Amino acid sequence: MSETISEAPAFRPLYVQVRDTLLKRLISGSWTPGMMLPSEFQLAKELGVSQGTVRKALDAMTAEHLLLRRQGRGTFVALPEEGRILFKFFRMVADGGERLFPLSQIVGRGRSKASAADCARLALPAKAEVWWIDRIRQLGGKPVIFERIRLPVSRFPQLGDMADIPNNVYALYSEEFGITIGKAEEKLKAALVDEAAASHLGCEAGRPVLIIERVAMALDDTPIEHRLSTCLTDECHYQAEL
Amino acid sequence: MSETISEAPAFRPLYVQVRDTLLKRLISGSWTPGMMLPSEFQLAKELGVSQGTVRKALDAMTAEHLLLRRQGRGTFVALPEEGRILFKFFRMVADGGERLFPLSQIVGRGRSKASAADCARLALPAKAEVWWIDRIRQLGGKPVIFERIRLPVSRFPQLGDMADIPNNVYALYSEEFGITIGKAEEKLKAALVDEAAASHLGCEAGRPVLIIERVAMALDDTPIEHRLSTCLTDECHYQAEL
DNA sequence: CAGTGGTCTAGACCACATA
DNA sequence: ATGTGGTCTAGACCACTGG
Repeated sequence: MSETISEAPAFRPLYVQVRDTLLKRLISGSWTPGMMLPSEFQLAKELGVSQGTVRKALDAMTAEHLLLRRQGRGTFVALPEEGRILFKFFRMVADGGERLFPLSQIVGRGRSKASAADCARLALPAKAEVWWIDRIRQLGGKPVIFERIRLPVSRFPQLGDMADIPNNVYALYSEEFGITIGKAEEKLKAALVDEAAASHLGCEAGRPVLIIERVAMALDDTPIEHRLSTCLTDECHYQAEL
Repeated sequence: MSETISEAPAFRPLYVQVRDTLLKRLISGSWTPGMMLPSEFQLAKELGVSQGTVRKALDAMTAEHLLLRRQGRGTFVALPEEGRILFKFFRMVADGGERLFPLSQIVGRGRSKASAADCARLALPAKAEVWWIDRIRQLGGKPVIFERIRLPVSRFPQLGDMADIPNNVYALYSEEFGITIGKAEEKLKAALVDEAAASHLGCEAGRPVLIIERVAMALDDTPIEHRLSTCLTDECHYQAEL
């Protein structure tokens, strides 16, 4: 009879190990966005595996939008601006179907003690501090989204010194703080607009709004950003494919 | 200078052709849900390609949840009941995090002339007819969703004869009408509950609700079902990963 | 042209399920 | 023990890009 020790699965395919190795280079920043990777053959030689195995790892990472491969050119670390990748993180669309990138206007910033809920969502110790950023976003020329972003001060130490916050904050996280957002989770509810949002969006009280709560994760799955968006959906909608 | 004729890409990799061949068998119904496919080697021999090429086609279809592969057992046509596949088509989740399959109660059925909007959404000719089904769905013991489904009569000729409609309509489409839903598109808005939904959900007027409009497509991308869901989101939410 | 990724093949061996 | 899918390799050739 074999031992009844509860063993870990413990079988990790080679290409998964290769993927992890390459992912570490992205996380550590030794490969930075836009950079071209060594060719499949070079990586295979360096890691002591076959080219097919490297390819399988690269293909998996490409499917996650971490890399970008172009036949004849090479394999590149994905940029946070890369058009369709930002689709991934912005699902509000004008009813007409136009794909617009919403402009933002910062209406408030600050630093405060994280609430218990924030600590839980961002996996922070008690008494941690967070930056908060309030902004309004426009879709069809009208302000339709009011959102409040919270970021752990520990991860973004110099954020308070920055004169202004760009429209594309994920590019900011990447370029200024070396943090790449890999995925996010969103929860949607309908509610009546609250006072703060109503005043910023210039709408009357009692309007129904779409509330989107997002937690965005870094490549190593650490929660990085919490974002609460309040959206007027008269002329736009949240679009999903399944 | 070369000609400026806009040429079709025209290069179709072998594994894409294999995928198309296999997909046709699913669409035509010669392979039915739950059925085990021939092994990779048998398919390779039959189609005159290598096993690796067949594998690539099967992997692609598995990624689309059309097939299910289990090591040591075989490759199977996905069943519409297959737990996680229905995740794909049901994103409303109780706030606690419990994954529940919502019970349904039919509150009305009928046949009527399709509106112009219905014809557009379902790609039907003018004056086409549709079945409509109204039902209420429960999540935490409480009715939280009122939905109206519209289906083209031309695709579901005998639907009127059926005594009742099961909870899982996608299984019904598959088993009784040979139509497999492959994907869907959803658009979400917030609104105030209308009279019909309020009376069915037993809530007061003026409540904010999440409106989900879905168009579901068959394997060949033909639109099959239009569904308008009205959801109370006090104790549940719509969940998305990106 | 050389260098890159993309496809395809053939074969070996491993992990898993079932009988 | 057998048959399935899963991994890994090695090598050939195709398609695309840029100098």
